[in-house]
Amino acid sequence: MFRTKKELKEKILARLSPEFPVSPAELELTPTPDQKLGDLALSLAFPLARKLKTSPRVIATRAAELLSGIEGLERVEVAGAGYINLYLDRQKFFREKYSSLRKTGLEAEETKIIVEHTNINPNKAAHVGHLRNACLGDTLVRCLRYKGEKVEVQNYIDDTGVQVVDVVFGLMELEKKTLADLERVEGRFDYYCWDLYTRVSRYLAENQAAQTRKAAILKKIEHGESPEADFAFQVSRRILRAHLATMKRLDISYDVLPCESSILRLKFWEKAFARLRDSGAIHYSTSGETAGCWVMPLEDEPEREKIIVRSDGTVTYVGKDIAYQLWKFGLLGQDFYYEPFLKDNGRTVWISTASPTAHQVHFGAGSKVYNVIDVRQSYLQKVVVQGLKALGYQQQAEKSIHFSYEMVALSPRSLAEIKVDLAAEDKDKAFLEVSGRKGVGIKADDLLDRLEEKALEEVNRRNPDLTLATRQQIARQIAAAAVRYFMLKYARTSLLVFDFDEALNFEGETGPYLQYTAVRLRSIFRKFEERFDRSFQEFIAGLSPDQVNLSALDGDEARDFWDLVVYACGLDEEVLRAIATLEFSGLAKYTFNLCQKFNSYYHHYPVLAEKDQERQNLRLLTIHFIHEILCQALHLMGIQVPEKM
RNA sequence: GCGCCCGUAGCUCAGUUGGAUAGAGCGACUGACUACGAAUCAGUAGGCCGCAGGUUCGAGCCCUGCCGGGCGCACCA
Repeated sequence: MFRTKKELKEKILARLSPEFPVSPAELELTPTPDQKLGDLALSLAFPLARKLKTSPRVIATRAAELLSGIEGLERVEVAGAGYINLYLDRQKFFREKYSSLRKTGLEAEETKIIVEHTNINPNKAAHVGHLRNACLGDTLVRCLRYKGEKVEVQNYIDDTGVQVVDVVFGLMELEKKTLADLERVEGRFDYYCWDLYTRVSRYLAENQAAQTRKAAILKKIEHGESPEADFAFQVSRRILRAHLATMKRLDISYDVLPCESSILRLKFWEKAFARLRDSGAIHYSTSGETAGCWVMPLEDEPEREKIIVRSDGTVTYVGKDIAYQLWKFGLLGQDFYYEPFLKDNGRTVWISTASPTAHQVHFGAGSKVYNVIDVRQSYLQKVVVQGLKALGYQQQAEKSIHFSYEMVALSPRSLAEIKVDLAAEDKDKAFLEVSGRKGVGIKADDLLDRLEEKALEEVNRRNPDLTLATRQQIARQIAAAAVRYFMLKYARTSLLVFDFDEALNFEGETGPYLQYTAVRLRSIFRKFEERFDRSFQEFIAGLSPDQVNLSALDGDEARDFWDLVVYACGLDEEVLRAIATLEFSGLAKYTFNLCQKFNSYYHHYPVLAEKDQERQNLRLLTIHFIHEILCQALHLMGIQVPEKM
């Protein structure tokens, strides 16, 4: 019996290759359009027909003969113009899959993978655009870990950048606040800064003279001078805590928070610069527009050169990013120092510092790096990769993956709800891209609050007997599931136009629908225990699939059972596809379809009311099987299953 | 100007790296709660897959051109 599709492929290849010129790459096992046509199909007769100048039908017939008798296959048939359809041995297949529940047939390929995501400027509240980033990033992390990879999650904190500078400018120059005043700001600090940041952006646009002061603040923050740097530190740390709290609502966490301030103080850039200069990756420009700058020629546009160091000697964003990417691969020959920032479920989240600490922890030095950043940064990400190549790190360049995704925009209806003043040029657009600077955006916590509120109403109505704390807990889980599924259901390359009505929906293709399916399943387990007065887990543990005879099922049930089981067994493949394509909408859709199939199944086939013992056992085994797989799929998407809902 | 992305049912979107009859959800219309939970299920209607060529046994998917929309191409980050 083969354990995985890969094993089956190998067996097929072994049978066919003596007679037919087939390569492993050409051999594709696809699902059939209908169960009547078998479980898996090979279409290799068509390309072979061209090569061998024979009819596909003749090739398929001979191939089917060669394939007969493979263990685990019941029969092989030729259909249509030349499809080879494989029928699995259902009893053996189910037995094999059931006994290997919770064991994936997948294996790690890297020594350590770094996934960087979230990366919100610590100067304002998180919004829906950031949620898309964090949900995609966290799901990637979960999929990689499911596959068996060792993953380190990094959340880069630009605590000395211009966005923080803007807020510091606002606090010092517009609000005239002291550091002590800052402590006394009431309410949500990230919300306060959200409004302030918008005001500052507008003010700076209208008062060019203020740029001088802003530039001075930037310099002081970069050099760690008081009190500006203290303001920046206060603001960024407080907002960072707010961001982490927001992400925790979605069950998203991090291993380490590398800070821009540490990179500056530890002079990561100076090291990277020396390397880039000495290797000739960048050179000093003496003529033209870039005179006085250190520049890097671009691979595909040799006539253009990207400025890495400005003529005033300061380094650009890309330059710093190259240094940071080198650190991620352990190529800088230097690490940060670290200290604990907070505890999350007993696990420490570390933050970088520039001064030595007593903690012996190390991060970075991955063999593969995923940077989750929206599509607008594609060009700059390409330049960063080119920097690695120019330094001779070909392999690392190939393993620097820009996980890009489209932006989040707001529908006109959503815009109307948040009551933001729109610029004249933005008024007539079909949608508007979220922008922290313009204050155009749905704050993540506002969205979650509204979802929780709505979920709580529903829970109150359905489960009034539960304690308030329990009902609130359930509402939180439902709200998180709604957001997470919403962020995954759309392809990453398509622009997500946020609409409240869709995001607040709990019916149909939504996170709560998935949870509901799992909750009802567990409800059957619970009812089983009440009705038969025995532990479901013990009962299941004592039930072996070997004892169960699938022929106890009649035609319709056999068909529906099989359809469900085969589909459920596609999870591993779905996860691999998600990782390979960095696309999770398929995983989301797969899980949703699994739920639909399952809801339909148990609607048709009552479990506890079934009188025939053998059939009941088989149904119990089936729903237990599906439940296990469903829970794994939900876990991959970061969706929790409430007790009741 | 150059580069990247999107265009599929009234709306929002899937479509498994070229496979058999293009699928979901929402909305609309019919039915099903004295039932292992109706946040559910069963069903009906709804399609020049932006347009035009090409590649081949086969194209929503690949190539070319065009149309429409978005985003990049800073001594900003």
